Amino acid sequence: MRTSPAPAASAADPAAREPESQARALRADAMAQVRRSLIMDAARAAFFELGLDGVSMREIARRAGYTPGAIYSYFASKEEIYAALLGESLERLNEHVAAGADAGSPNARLRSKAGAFFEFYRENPRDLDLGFYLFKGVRPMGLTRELNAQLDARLRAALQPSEEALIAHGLDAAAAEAEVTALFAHMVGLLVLIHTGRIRMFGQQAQRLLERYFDHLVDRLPASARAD
Amino acid sequence: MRTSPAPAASAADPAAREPESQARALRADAMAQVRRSLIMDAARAAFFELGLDGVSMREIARRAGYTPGAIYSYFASKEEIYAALLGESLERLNEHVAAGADAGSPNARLRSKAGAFFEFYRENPRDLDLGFYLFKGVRPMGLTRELNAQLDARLRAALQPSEEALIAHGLDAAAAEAEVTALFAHMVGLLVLIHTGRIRMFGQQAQRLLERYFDHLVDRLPASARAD
Amino acid sequence: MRTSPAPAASAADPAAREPESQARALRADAMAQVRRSLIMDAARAAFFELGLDGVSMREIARRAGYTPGAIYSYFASKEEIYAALLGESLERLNEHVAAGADAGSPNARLRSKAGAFFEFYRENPRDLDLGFYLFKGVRPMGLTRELNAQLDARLRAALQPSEEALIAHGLDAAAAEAEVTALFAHMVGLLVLIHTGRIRMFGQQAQRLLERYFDHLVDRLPASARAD
Amino acid sequence: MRTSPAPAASAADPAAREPESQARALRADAMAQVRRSLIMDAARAAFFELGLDGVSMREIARRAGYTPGAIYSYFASKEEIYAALLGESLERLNEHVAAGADAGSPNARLRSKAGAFFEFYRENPRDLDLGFYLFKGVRPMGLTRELNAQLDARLRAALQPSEEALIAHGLDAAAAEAEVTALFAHMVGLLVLIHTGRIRMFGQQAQRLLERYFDHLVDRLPASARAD
DNA sequence: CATGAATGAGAGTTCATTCAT
DNA sequence: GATGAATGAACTCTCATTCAT
Repeated sequence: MRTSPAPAASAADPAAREPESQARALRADAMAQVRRSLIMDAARAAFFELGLDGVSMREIARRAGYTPGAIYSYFASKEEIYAALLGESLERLNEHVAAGADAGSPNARLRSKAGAFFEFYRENPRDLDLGFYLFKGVRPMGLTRELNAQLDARLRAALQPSEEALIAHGLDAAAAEAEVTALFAHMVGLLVLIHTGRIRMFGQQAQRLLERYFDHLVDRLPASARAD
Repeated sequence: MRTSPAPAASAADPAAREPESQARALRADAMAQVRRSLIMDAARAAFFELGLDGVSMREIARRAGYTPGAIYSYFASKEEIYAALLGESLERLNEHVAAGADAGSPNARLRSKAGAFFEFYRENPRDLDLGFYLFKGVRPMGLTRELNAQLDARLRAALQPSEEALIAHGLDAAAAEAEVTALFAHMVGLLVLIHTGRIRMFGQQAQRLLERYFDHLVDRLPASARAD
Repeated sequence: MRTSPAPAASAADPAAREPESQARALRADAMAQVRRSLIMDAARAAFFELGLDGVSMREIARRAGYTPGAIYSYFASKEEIYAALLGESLERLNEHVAAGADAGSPNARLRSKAGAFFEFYRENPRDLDLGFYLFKGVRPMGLTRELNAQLDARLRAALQPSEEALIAHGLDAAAAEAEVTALFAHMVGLLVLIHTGRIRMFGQQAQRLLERYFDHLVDRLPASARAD
Repeated sequence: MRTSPAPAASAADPAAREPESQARALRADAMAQVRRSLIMDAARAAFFELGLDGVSMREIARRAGYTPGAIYSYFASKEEIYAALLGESLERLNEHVAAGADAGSPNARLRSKAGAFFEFYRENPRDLDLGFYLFKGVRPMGLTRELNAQLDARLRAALQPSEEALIAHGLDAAAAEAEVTALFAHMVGLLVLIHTGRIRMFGQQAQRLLERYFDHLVDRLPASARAD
């Protein structure tokens, strides 16, 4: 996650240094990490309260107990803060998915794991905004390539359990990949409808629609595994 | 145009005004409409190039060959321009859907109509942005209630042919409503994945995924109508 | 009152013209006067509702059923409209004073005439604003000298009855002049305190203070006339 | 100054901070105060030259040698600048009143203290404008309630010596309150006449009128104290 | 590391006024 | 005389960012 001005290991010679100054550097690094976290806490709170557009560096700094300039010791730009927030959001997503019931039939596991994914974003619209914001435009240069790959990986990881459940259901790798992508798309679509208030337009409930999707999905899975 | 609320009726003559001045008024109105369109063209171009956040009234005015203040003779606010753009975008969407093959089996019609919907937004990502922007955020007051309802209606209209195809397929009204909502959600999800570049992540192609969705959908429709 | 572009008698040769065109010109002039009045009605209404700062030419034009540009056929500037409004306000003031009880002792007349003056501005704070606005700053060139003298005269006229009552009381011209000036100042001061809400600050009521002022004033008038 | 709400206490050390950083903070605060003053100087100068309506943030910034945005580090809004100017104006008023002769009979004291009040505003018309502007209009929310009360108090304070002189003259509290209000009103009225150029209209001099007012006032005070 | 100060660009919007038609 | 269109300058205020200290 840690991106630019944040000192990971001060760049050079990792080991060979006087142990004394090494210890000092480590402690400094640790403290920097802590402070970085505090800023992110402030940013997250501000963002959850005010939305992406409502947040300003001033506001983040204020909440973190810093002056605006100080933030730039930890993050190179506002976008970088957002990127960090997204990374952390994906972490929470993965934790939520991991907390979903593991045992049971592949069918049950699919529902619990994908359901957890869905639930996370249903309950935390701001996290969805964050994802959209950064995964898409990001004006000037966008995220660095590596960071982008990292975020991709975390997102994929959150869908991994669902994919595995599909494989356990008897699908081969390629079919499971296609199916999980479709599932992902379906959930994203439902989430967007929820958060833009457009689901009401159809007089439907997102949760029921998702259940129906699961039902149909399972219906077309190999018969052998369907007996759950 | 939007300045004096009524022509003040000059002096008296209640009904039969001189046809001359009537014609002049009509021509003036028409020209105002044209200018409004030119501003919208400028706004659309600016928006397609710079994205919603990148557009400023100044930029729109510049492109339209106006001073900033002049724009306000045609649109009361930036949001109103966006609303007009969205309205017009939905019109194009409806036209595109209408242009989709009408004849054939309900199955074929479903694919052509829903396919046209999908295609429109696949080919015009900015229109999708526009829809999201206005359908969601629209700060405190945003659009008037009527306008909002109008936009809703235009969106629904674009899905109407798909819904009718489902009914022709043998679904009752309620089932068709649920099914079209699910379809809409699925398409929205796929579109978001496309435009955020996340579909690649799964090594899938949106078009194929949509086809699959159609296949599965048709599989679960009443048998009687499936013989297409 | 009539100031700049308003055509009083079209500038030149008043009499010697073909009687036909003369009649036409007179009618045109009369209509212009009427329209001028309609605009002033609109301006007054707008100004009473929105205050001096809240009024715009657009608003006046809108209420008058005109486009902004049309106003400039009748008034050379916004300030000129204000000047006209003030002139007319002073006219209403004089009427109100004239309507005050005429008969009775000099003492009673003083109270009724000066009281009417006070009442007018107490009940119509906007007229007071108008007076202050124009009698003072008036940015660029201010009113023309003649107009200013005219307004002065109308204001003096509204105080004339009070001055006459003082003379009837036995004061000589110079003393009456001084006394009426003091009275005027006192009333203006009270009015300002009322309208800025500062009279409350002292827990006093303006009306009672004015009565007191009258009482003390009469106390120091020549004994011979005091027996009222 | 107005940026971070609290120094965030760096890390721990609850009470005894390093005196060094404390000193630095103090100096910074002092310098901020100085800069605030410089901005107020610029604002006052601009306002005295151009009048309240003629002043813009840009103009103030320009005169203070700042960019417009910088001003907002010191004042949250234009109104806040005005409020500060008024506060400071009232301070000068009080100083001027305080500088008026203190000793002597109640009569002499009344004349010197109220005279100082009058003189201040006679010599500084813009301060009168300032008072009118803020004490009245102050659009929707305007000043906070406390600030308003504060300004009220400062104004009252400037009249306090006059009120005390009246009490020393033998008036009871209620009578003194009424009398000082009337005096205040009278002075305000005279000041308005002076500054709108309307005193000339009557061929009178404000100073003489005020003297006369004092004479009459003293005439009606309790006899016991009149022997001065 | 953090501050405090400031920049500079820009945001949306308003308005009196002008002028060809 | 009136319109409709447009100008141009101004407005207050916000923000991410920079940088000397």
